[in-house]
Amino acid sequence: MPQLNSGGGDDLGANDEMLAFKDEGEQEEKIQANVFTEGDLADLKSSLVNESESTGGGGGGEGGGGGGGTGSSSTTSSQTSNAAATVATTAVAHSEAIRRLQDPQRVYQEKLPDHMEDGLKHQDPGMYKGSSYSGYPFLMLSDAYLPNGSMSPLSNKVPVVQPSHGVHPLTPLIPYSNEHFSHGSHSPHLPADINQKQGVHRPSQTSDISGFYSLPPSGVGQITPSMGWQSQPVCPFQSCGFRQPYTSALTAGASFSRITHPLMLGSGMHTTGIPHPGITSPSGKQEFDHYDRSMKSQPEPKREKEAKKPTIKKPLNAFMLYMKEMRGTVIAECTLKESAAINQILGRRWHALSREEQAKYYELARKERQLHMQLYPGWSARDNYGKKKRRTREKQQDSNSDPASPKKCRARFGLNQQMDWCGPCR
DNA sequence: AGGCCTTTGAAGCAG
DNA sequence: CTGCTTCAAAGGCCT
Repeated sequence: MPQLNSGGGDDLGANDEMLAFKDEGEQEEKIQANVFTEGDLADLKSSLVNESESTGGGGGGEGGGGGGGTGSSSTTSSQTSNAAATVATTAVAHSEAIRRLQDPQRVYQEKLPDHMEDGLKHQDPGMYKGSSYSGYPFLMLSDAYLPNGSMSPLSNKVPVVQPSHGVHPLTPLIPYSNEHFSHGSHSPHLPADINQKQGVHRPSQTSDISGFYSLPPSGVGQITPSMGWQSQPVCPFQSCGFRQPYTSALTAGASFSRITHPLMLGSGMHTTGIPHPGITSPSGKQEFDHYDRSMKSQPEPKREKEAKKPTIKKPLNAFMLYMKEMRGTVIAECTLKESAAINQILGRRWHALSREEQAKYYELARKERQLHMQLYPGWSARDNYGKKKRRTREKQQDSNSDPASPKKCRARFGLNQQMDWCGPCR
């Protein structure tokens, strides 16, 4: 993948990742060869997946990289086929983003009045909505996207993977933005069933906007969950119904080019006043509820606020970004809700992705890490060690000793509680 | 209420 | 350097 050839100027740790990706890709080829031949995977769910993928892809049809009739990787093809249309439909938004991008100062000037007036005035709603990562400054990405989709020579030398299937190249926007649409009820332009019609069903993710998109009572806190950005037309394509036009990140990046360490702002607030998605309460729960209360002018006692030190979460890796984006699609296609089962499907799809498709997520993940490093220079993954109570190793071994327990079987295949065993596990 | 399950990848740590 | 462990997201399930 030519655009991944970051060896040149990227000094922010691309090399090791590229190696990893290369290895991954090599493995992937092998996996792709047999991913669809695994008899164990020819269970009910996988057949369901294959079915849904082959029919729901919106013109897909290449059948999963040589997977033949049983291929389940039409995700790639559908995504790819969606790309052109997505580009077309988001062209307006892109041009707007670019325009703003070229004049960040004006954007900044425009923005505040926009919010203060009302939320419906957002011709560029993605500016905030998009992302929980609005908190991210997007420092080096702003000029990465040109009208022709090519890289700007000034774009920090980071090879940006093109959004070939309508995915925002800087995923923060996507994975964190999709949840916005779960608040369909808030959006006058987004009928509650639109997601389902488009094959994207996001049940009960309403609370999730919280963490990643929670907006502060200050700064741009004027943006309420019902504000205009949620009225942004949803991408009409099945696999990206929740995606946002590039505008959000780009403009955000263009507008907020200064970083203040969020910790200096108290409780995870970025300079923009937007809490970083990775910042959560000590409880581990992302604090949308908390924030929501604040939005309702019911501030918590200061003591309590002070007592809650923000937890900076790890940046998402490539697969996590992919999961966040595709979860809704899988849920819709497979009518599954259990994350364990969904994640298994997503894991398989991940391996079925082409190198190019995966490369996009690796690239996005790399950017995430870069931003995370810039935002939290002193942060270490070790900081969060022990904050989650995880099963003991001993326990894990026990479970491994019984890989086909009914419980695991149910989780794996999303079976009902009544079904103790499924075929492949029997 | 909170841990488990399940996935992949990144990071930290011990040897 | 290698291998192991933990965490990141998600939401139903389970204790």
